[in-house]
Amino acid sequence: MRRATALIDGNNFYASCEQSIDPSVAGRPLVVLSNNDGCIIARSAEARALDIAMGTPYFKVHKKLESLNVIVRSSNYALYADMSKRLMNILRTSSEQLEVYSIDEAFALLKRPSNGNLRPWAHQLRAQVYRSLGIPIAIGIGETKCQAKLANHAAKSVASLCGAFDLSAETDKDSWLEKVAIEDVWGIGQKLSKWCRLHNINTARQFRDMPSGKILSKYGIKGLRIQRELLGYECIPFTQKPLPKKEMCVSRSFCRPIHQLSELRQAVASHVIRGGEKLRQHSQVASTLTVFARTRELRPSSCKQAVTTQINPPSNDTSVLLDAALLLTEQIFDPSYAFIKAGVLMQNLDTTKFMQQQLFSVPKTNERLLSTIDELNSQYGQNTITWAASGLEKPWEMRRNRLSPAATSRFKEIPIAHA
DNA sequence: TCTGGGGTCCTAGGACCC
DNA sequence: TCTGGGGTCCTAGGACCC
Repeated sequence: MRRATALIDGNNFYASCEQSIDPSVAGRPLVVLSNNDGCIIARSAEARALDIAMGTPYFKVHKKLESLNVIVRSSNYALYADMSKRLMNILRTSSEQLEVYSIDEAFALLKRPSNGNLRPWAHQLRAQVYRSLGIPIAIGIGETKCQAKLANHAAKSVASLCGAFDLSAETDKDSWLEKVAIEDVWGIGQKLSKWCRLHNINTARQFRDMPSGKILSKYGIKGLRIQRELLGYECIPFTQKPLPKKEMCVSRSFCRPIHQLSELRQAVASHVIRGGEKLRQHSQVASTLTVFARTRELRPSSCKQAVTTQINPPSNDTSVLLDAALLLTEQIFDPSYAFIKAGVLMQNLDTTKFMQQQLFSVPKTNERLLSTIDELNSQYGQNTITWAASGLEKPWEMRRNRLSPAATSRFKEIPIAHA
């Protein structure tokens, strides 16, 4: 039995989520902004048609959007994460194995039916997801992940394919690869695609057929893998269970520059609290903690932009992490500068299962307290219960002026339908 | 007069992804 | 006035070891 790899993703995922929970904006041009309402990170199909570019700073196009009657939303990660969970659950039941690759996409391992035709499966799955979540998806099928990515690209950009495309079933693969610009090949970014263009390599097919030695010397093993994958040899393995993380980071820009230590402490504390939560979710502990902060003005190199400390024994206990982080915050603060962003970085992560036990010290971690806090927050929404160090008002917190309700994950915010 | 070869580990920085 | 946030992998170079 031949196997196939599919790449399935949500079309304009964030924008589609917003349209799915609010019928009044369905079918209308809509954009979603990044954190702090900074720039455009998702556009509905209708907004794309209006030629609104991805990544544009909001303040630059805000007038234009208004005049074009475009709906604008702040990013609502509580909503997107919940929709993602639902999407992945459906995909899991429709594939042999599933690798969740990002919030809106997953690779699926499939058995090819005896007649080789996976199209009915793909169209049935698209219909099912749309019926359940109101979100359109695209499905690309190939022999390797790279091929599945390319097929997915075609499924989205060629209207007659209706959102699903099986590259392996094509007799003339070359003509499809020829249509894919080098910039659109998975793993080839700005730098490499520029180099390729300079060497007259303009399409996926040309990249696949170029001398591998040239790729190896320019881009190393990573480039070679892409080429082999395009040829149909699996080089990027399918991994069902994500490897444990090596580091985690929580950082945010402020809605306005900060001048006071008390505010910087609150911000760092908020990030540490979220960081601890993430560590516990993944059953990991950190042994290195870094606090970093960016100032509006450039600081001389003698000023520290980041300070690091060791957590010994490694921990995911918020109280332990907070103690360490707040000390570091004092070291990084300087009243003569305005701070515009702060964050915490947790590194040298370890799985709690393999944690070294301390011989002489009694562990301070109060696991029951922490898991109760986590449970309450997961059930009633983030920060239902938290540490006072993060502050109550948080006047520095990022802008989210156009936030939609947490319609699928908070009882209070469930949409109400009027008859 | 002359100064090896091979290895590991760590870190910083680059490139890429979503 | 105003331009996001969170990751991974790879490579090169330095420090160190025998």
